[in-house]
Amino acid sequence: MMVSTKGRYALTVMVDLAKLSDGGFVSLSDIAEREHLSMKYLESIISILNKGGMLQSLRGKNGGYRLARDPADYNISEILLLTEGTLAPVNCIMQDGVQCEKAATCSTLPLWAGLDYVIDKYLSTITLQDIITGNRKKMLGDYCDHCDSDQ
Amino acid sequence: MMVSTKGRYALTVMVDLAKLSDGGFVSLSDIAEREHLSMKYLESIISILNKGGMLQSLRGKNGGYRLARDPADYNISEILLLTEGTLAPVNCIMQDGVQCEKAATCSTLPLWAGLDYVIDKYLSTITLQDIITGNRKKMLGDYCDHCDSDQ
DNA sequence: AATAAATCCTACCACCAAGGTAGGAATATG
DNA sequence: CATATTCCTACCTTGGTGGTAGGATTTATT
Repeated sequence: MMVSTKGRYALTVMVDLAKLSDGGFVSLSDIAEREHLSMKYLESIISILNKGGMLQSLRGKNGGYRLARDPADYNISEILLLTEGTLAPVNCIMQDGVQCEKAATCSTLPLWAGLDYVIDKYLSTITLQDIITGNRKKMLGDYCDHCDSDQ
Repeated sequence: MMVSTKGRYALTVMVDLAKLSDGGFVSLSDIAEREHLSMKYLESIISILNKGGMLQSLRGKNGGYRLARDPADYNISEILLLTEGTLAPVNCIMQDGVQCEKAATCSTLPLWAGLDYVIDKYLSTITLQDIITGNRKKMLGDYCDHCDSDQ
């Protein structure tokens, strides 16, 4: 499993906020209730999103969270990258400039690098807006054999 | 991390055998030594490959393993699927016909399904032969800006 | 027949990330 | 002042990862 509940719930929170983005702040308890998720656990996840600049927050009564930007300006890759730390499918992919010592002669490395590239390319193309509008053709590509024709 | 050492080492073993495929049997200790991996650990991994029909084995002195088919007839997806169990990037992807109960109304599911499809499409296109010939253009795609022109 | 070299089989184990839970401090509203 | 909220720190359980250990079985060589 490449993406844990942390990343998945983070995306769920972002989508929830994007759907209700009328400019007001939404409380965490509202989100947790709507999505049927533990509020305490969401707390630790939304904290990452907030510190990462993905959200704006307001403390105190009637406080809550809202998106910092337009839904179309978030790509899925940055959301998952922030919460998961990495999206690399294997741990032999170079990270922070550090690569495997056998990299120069490893014959399987190009495969993993290619896989990593394919994943990141896909996730950085899809936006939050695509998700809330249900852009199936963009998300499912040629796997989508019964998409609406206008997407 | 989607692919653990189990799957990675399994691929390394398959590539090692493919490179030396002159029809003879190769002992596990030879492979372990060449690849600098624990022989005991490889034992448990190669056992999965063997039982899954990927290899042929010969017991006793001068015994060992060899590929059951031509390197071009193995795609990477089947090798990793056998050893990892699943390649799904999240655990909410339908497996063995069982899907999440919220699937019908989940707005993030198409994203995960699309990601799963993209990953499987990539891995099932690449063959063992591609790896041993170093087919960088096929593995790295448009990320490969300095591939040999004949590939 | 003995020995060595190999696969095969079962059991065990340490570590760490995942997936939370708990409790309280700080802050804002009415 | 009471209430609702974010914010912060600490803790905990469980299962998978990444192995290790020891022996039984099979085959080739001498």
